[in-house]
Amino acid sequence: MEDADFKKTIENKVILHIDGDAFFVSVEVAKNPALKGLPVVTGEERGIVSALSYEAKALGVSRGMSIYRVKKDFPQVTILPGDYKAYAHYSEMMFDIVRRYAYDIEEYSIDECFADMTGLDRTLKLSYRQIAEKIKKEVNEELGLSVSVGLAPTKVLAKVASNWVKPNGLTIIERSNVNEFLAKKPIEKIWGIGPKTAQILTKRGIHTALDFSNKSLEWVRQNLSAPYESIWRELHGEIAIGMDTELKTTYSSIQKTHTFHPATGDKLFLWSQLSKNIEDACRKARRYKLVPLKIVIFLKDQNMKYTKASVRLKTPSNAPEIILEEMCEQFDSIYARGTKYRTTGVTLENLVENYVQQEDLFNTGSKAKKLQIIHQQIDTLEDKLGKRVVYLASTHNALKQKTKGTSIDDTDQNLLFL
DNA sequence: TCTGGGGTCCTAGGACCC
DNA sequence: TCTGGGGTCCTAGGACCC
Repeated sequence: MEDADFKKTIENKVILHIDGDAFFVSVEVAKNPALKGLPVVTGEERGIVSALSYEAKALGVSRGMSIYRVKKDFPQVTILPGDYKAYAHYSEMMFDIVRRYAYDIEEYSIDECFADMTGLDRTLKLSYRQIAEKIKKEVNEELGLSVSVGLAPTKVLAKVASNWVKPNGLTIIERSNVNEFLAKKPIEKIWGIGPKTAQILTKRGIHTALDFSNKSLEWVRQNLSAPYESIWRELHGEIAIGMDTELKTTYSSIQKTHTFHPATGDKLFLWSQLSKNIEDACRKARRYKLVPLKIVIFLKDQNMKYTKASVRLKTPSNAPEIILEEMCEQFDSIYARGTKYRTTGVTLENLVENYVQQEDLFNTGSKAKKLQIIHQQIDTLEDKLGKRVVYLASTHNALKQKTKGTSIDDTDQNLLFL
């Protein structure tokens, strides 16, 4: 084995991973303790279950199930709309509790974070287990949330640990007993191994994480791509996936999509859905002061088949009017008469920081500038009112659909014709 | 659980250049 | 004009995550 040099690079780190149990629903229970112990789901506004309490799960409700079906088959379930502001707030409070103990924290998603705990046992004069217990207890008592915690030498192993006992678990994986855990862990449950790779590995006789870990590094390099080498190393206790402690203040892409039932071939309808996607994506781009250099639009048909088209902008812009104009032709090129589509979407790519266009005083530039000023004003107005007030005329159809059955006079007044 | 919405990263292959 | 070797940049698409 030429693994000697790799062993040398092993650092004795202790990584904590904390994972909220049924996070969205737990926050709802924290907000309204009367819901405790009841079957509860969120996702009413989307029409599908996004999160569910353990009680709802026990009844047979599952993620992604339609709200309609929940109402019909499980009338005892409480159905709530998502309250993302509250989730983000509780999330921050949870991370702040971890920050009382650790400096290096990666806010991985709204309900999960990693923390580098190395050396804190000495500083705090407590065992790692005691520190983890304290964090858990504080989240529990102060926020009313239950969390599962894992401690291990690497991020991948910490994920295995936090998942080992759920809900409300605390699991520690030490170098000496890593393999006992891996032997009982199906390979497809490892962070970073998705269905495709799991299938490939299973065909090669690899069923557990230990089977994978027992392969040589050579074998992994020859048969899989780079990210899997990192996973392999992490399973061996070597840090290969660093902590990303930067707080998220920017994006490298922004996507907005919408799926509707039933699928439709109505071109005008599809264009207005796309128009709304583009407006919403641009709004987000403006909020983060970003401008895309490239735009991708796509349609998904009944059979989940994607068709897409992209354009590189001559003048980078986050004004929907400009993008709409550019994408009009592209839409024509991907739309096939007779095909029924279920999803429209747009991705703003190659985002760069909004720079002031000083040199460009030609037509396109100055029009872009005017639009930018108009949008700034609308954005400010909407921030104040806390809702969407103005939409482009091309988006009108998409909105009309939503207000069907009620008066649409209201939306008619807020159209912006350009 | 046949599929909602929002992201990131990696790789193969073509275009272009010397 | 042809052949060969080598490098860079960009794009499309795949795979994965919550």
